[in-house]
Amino acid sequence: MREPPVTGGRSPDLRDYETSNCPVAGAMDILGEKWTLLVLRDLFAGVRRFDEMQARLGAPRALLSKRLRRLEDAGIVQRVAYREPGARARHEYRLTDKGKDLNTILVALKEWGDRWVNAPGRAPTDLVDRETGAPVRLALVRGGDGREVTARDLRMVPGPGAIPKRQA
Amino acid sequence: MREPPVTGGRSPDLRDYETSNCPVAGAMDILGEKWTLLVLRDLFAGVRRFDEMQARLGAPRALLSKRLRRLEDAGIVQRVAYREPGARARHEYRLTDKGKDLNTILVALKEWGDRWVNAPGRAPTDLVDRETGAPVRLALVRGGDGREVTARDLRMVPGPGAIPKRQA
DNA sequence: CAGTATCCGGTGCGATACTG
DNA sequence: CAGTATCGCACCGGATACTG
Repeated sequence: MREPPVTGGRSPDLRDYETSNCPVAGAMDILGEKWTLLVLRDLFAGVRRFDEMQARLGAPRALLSKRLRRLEDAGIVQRVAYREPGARARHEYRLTDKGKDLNTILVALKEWGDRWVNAPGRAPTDLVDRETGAPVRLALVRGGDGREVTARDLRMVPGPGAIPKRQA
Repeated sequence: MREPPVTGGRSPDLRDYETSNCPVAGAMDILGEKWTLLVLRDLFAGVRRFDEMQARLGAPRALLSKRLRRLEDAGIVQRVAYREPGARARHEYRLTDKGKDLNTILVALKEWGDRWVNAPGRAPTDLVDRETGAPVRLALVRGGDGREVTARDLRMVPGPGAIPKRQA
């Protein structure tokens, strides 16, 4: 039996389910190491070579090497060999589809950082529509009609993979 | 002078700007320590008391204490004292507005984790509209008309706070 | 219940230096 | 240019115990 809810408990209550298969935990398991998300930020910004990345990040080379390998093992990044005419072989790092799909995470972090960390109105980058140049932002939209909803309209409910805790 | 772009360089190139004021780095500076985002996940799920959080996370108590203090110092979480009638005083942790605004980051992590980490179609939680019950997801929308755009339509350009690198 | 304090072995990080 | 090797130190994780 749980304590009486201090604040109006939702029902069904998410706290009655396991956290072992939490997707946030799964994501952070790969992305949560130091430097990793900054590596990805740079990859999204078009940085593809080891040294340039290292110079921008200021991270220890050994660490960067380790992170890139981890991302490669996770299928987020692909090491691609190439050779410019007359130059010696090199290789670069590229985002896979799985890696490109991290875009919204980066955008969410950027937007929050812009709102709460940096000086207001001083964002170092803007997201715009490639065609029109109109600003682009992240929003919660409702399936079906694609209408935008606010965070307050949002509700989390147990999904198909929810695992109830024993002794419910 | 930079190396000739291996892949078609955008222009203006984001790599010509400083990373010192990067909002992603700013956000990760606060959120990037181990356990922190999982603590926030639990707070969003309605967990407010220390011991319950500790039990769900499995994190060392000392660590959890440290993380909560850090979040409190950052203005993301607020320690609130309360007393149930006839019980002794306690206190709980609540998200501030700054904390609630982390919602999209958590949702982005969740969605990516659901797509790439867990078994397909087995998400432990679903996001739905509180009124209609329709599924809700994160999307990139264009300012003005609020139309959804794809990641491919997206472009990052230097913003008002961009700091050019010397020797451009 | 809600922490803080202490210890201790392991891991991760950062700085530097070296190699192909 | 693209890493690997090494080394001290800080921090983490886990256990245990103590305080209010």
